Amino acid sequence: MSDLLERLRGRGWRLTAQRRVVAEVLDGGGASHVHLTADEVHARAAARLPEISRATVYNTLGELVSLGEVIEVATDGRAKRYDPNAHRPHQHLVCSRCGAIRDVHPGGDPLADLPAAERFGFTVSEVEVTYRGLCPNCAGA
Amino acid sequence: MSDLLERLRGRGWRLTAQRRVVAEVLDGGGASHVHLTADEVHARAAARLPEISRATVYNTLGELVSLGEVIEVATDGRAKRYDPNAHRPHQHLVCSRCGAIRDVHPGGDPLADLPAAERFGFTVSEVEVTYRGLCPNCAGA
DNA sequence: TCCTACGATAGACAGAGTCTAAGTCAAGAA
DNA sequence: TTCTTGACTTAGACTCTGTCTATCGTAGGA
Ligand SMILES: [Mn+2]
Ligand SMILES: [Mn+2]
Ligand SMILES: [Zn+2]
Ligand SMILES: [Zn+2]
Repeated sequence: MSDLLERLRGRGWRLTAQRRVVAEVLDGGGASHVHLTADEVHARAAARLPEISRATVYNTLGELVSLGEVIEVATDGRAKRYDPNAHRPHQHLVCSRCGAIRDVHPGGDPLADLPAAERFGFTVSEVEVTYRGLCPNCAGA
Repeated sequence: MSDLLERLRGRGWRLTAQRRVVAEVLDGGGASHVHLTADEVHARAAARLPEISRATVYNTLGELVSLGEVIEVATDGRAKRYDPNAHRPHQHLVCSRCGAIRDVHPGGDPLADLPAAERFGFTVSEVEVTYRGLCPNCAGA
């Protein structure tokens, strides 16, 4: 995602300090297993650019999602999380107790598990799989 | 439905008009592909029992979920849906445009697709699969 | 019938996200 | 370089979903 800003400029984005900071927060360090909420993104962005507003963070995140640069993940009934790891398809493993999230890469094609007879005429294009359980910390004796 | 009320009574539930109406709304007609939001449940319940409160609907739904009689489904970032089809395991197929939901029963065991090396020490106990696409109505034209 | 603990109610409150009106500024034009 | 303008940002009001609390009511047992 390091050339993210390049791609965005190529898409006609006006490059503002706010957008740059949001992109940097999401891409920070290249750690691909980051799943921040909008408010967490806002907090980190505000550390670099104190006057940035919540609305701008939401707007920018929404644009990044539309552009396919970021994936929206709703694991629980709480705040959505924003996932910069949009270029390698993956699923999520979530701790039922503490909410920790890990990227996982299951084998097989989950779409293939849904026979035509179970598709009811839908044009199925996407599958989202969430594995739930206890993380080592929460399960630990 | 009468089964449900029986089971609830057996569990020590005090049988009030409000709880009865909520249970009837969820179980209404035995159509198992009902996925109502809390507010939809409230609206239908209020048609039979006008003074029923939102809080009671939320409380009752929460109790039914705890008892395993109803499943909470969060397909989008919007309101949770309450699924009375709790006794036959299934997954969901959701229309990306209109939000229509269908129950589906994929083959294979989705848990088996997650190799041990991808479990990161988690005790994985549950998988939730959401298929997305366009329903016949939304795809046509 | 009476008692009372459990349940229902209204409405305040909270979290997450959207929207609007007004001000600001990135970037192309001259 | 300066000008211009429409895209962008902002504060804060607003919506939607859900939770909580204080008070009132009643199901069901004695
Ligand atoms: Mn991820
Ligand atoms: Mn269902
Ligand atoms: Zn945990
Ligand atoms: Zn549809």
